[in-house]
Amino acid sequence: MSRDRRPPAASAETAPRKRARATILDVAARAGVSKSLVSLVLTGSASVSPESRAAVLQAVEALSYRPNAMARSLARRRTRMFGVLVSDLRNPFFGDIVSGLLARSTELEYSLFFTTGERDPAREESAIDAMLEMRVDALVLAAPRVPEAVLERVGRETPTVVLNRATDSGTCDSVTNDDILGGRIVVEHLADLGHRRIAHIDGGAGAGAAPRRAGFLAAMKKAGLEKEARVVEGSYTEEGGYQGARALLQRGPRPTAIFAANDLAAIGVLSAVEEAGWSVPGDISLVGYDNSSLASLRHLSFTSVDQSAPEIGSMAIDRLAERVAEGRSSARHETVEPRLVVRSSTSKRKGKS
Amino acid sequence: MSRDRRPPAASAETAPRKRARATILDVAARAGVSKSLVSLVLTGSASVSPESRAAVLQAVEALSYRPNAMARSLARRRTRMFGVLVSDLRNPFFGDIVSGLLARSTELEYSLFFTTGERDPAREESAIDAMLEMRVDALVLAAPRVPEAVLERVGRETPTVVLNRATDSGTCDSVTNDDILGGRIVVEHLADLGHRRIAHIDGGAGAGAAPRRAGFLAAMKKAGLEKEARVVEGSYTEEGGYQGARALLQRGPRPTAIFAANDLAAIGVLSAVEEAGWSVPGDISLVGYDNSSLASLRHLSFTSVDQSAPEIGSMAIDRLAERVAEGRSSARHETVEPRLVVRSSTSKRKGKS
DNA sequence: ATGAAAGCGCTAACAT
DNA sequence: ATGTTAGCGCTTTCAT
Repeated sequence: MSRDRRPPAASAETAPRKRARATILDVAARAGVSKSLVSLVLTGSASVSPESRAAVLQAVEALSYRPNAMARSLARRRTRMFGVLVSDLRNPFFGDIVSGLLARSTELEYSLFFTTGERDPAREESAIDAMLEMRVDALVLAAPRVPEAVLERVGRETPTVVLNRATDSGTCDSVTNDDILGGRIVVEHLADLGHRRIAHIDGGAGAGAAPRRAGFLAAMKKAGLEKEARVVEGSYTEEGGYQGARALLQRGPRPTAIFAANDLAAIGVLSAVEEAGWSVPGDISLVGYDNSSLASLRHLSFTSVDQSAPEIGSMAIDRLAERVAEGRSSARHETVEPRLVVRSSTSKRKGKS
Repeated sequence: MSRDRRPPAASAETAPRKRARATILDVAARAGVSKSLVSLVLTGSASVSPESRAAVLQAVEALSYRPNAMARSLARRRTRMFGVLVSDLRNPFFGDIVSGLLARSTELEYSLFFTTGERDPAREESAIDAMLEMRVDALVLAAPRVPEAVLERVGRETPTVVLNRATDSGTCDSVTNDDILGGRIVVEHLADLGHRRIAHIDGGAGAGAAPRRAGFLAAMKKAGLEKEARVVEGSYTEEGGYQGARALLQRGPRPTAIFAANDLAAIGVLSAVEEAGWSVPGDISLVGYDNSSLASLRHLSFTSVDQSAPEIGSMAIDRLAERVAEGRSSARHETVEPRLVVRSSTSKRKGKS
């Protein structure tokens, strides 16, 4: 396939197992200079003669030298790495956050390493510890499940920004979607369409569920629909939405619109509604949250609140870069404005108008 | 919220910016022993007196000492870390692979660090380089998009296993789903249900698309359905499935069953089929691939081929652990058996039977 | 412009 | 059981 130039026998003789890697000393020797000079070339110092530079680069190439990041970081006492803990790799929403993180960190020339505790607090904590031992310059915790006390401790050790989890931490920064506003714009949209009996299937104890619910209720009140509002408990899962909707449709007056905790839950709602013999949006309008890739699938295509995940990611990197550079020590808690993406699951209320 | 015990003024005085971290020397001093003794305690050596051990642990606690992984790895010349490149963080399928990787690596006491190039070959390559500079002990590349030559080079530098990408690399191991078999079991299932005009919307140039298609065709031939087989080009996206199905339904005899390249494509097929006025599985049976969380959504619920992703992940770790421990140098290419998960998108062929 | 030398924080013989 | 002594591979003054 590829023309391989390894001498057939020699290779097995010369480098049977672990051919030792070239170090900066090997490069220096081959280029006939000192190792400091090599270091200068590699870090792009100006005061190096073109000849020396060429010789060094030549040697680097010949030995396929690869700098040892650990040694470098040890000497520099900076890794130029940020560690990122992602609570749930399976949720497409985090993919969007990661995009924002990567885009901004690339611009700032930081590299990112990801870990996950797979939604388990204990494993999340050890993942965080591992990153701290690696001496990452700063930490991003995306919707972490660890206790507040852990956040507090971690924030004291290294610059840390928490994403999509409400925290009044004195040591960590935070960037979250404005869930209260999110709940509000959903109500406004539905009210504009003439809906009055609007129900919310909430996210239970999930991150952001409480403010989302509060925003919903406040907006209903403001619209004079206080008495029409109904909230049932759910969760950020398909099952949660499904069960919530069933509960909703079984007793009490049927709502003409449902606001689900997130997109996954919205899909569950969809099933329950259709199972009950109603149609979306004909009988019931439906709104999700996250505007994940699910919401835009042709076959589903429902209205959803976009959290501006990439923006959350890039803001997070900015906060950390600030802390690293300026050493700011007071915590900053920021919020990003969500916006509604209207699709085909919401329509004007039918019936007596 | 949390009762904060920081002395109001002192903190700003004593530790304004970067309070230097305690090192092993600080611990040694405080415990009144040598640093080697501290090292012995920390690595859990047997030959340490209980008193010394207690004193050291005490000092560690008091100074909230955290070992420096870079220094340790530098000295040990081993990081006990594997690097993982995930091509696409948004595809739920990779979440399943990651679970397998984590479970097995935890057992073997390796830690994992993840990176992604977000489907961009150039960025993937630099992500790989970054991990190599970190001197990870080995590398997992999940469905990488980089050229073969890069795999070959990387495999020469460090133990590497490639996942879900066919490669005859002489330097990297690989673990892939048996796509040929996957294509076959789909045909067998559909043929059992009485289907004859079966179409496949393939994954274009995507990983595994070619063998999947080959398996499909071979099985059709074996079932004597060679002339009934139809293959149209698609891709591993909703759009690919949608366009493929439209093409399929516009010209030629309508198939009674469609095998989509993957789950996302299957969802696209679903839309196209319904748009054309047909129903699934009433008129057309549908099968996807990956058995991702999408396939099991109540509202979709379609038959799909399960790749056993967690098993792929755990096998990958085993291959690497072997290489690291035994220094095996010949490449091993393995395959995992997929299995069909039947849901409600496939049923007996209707009509003249 | 280049080199010598002193670390960075830790481990690992080798002594004792 | 514990301490001494070299490094690991690199950066960074400080000389020259």
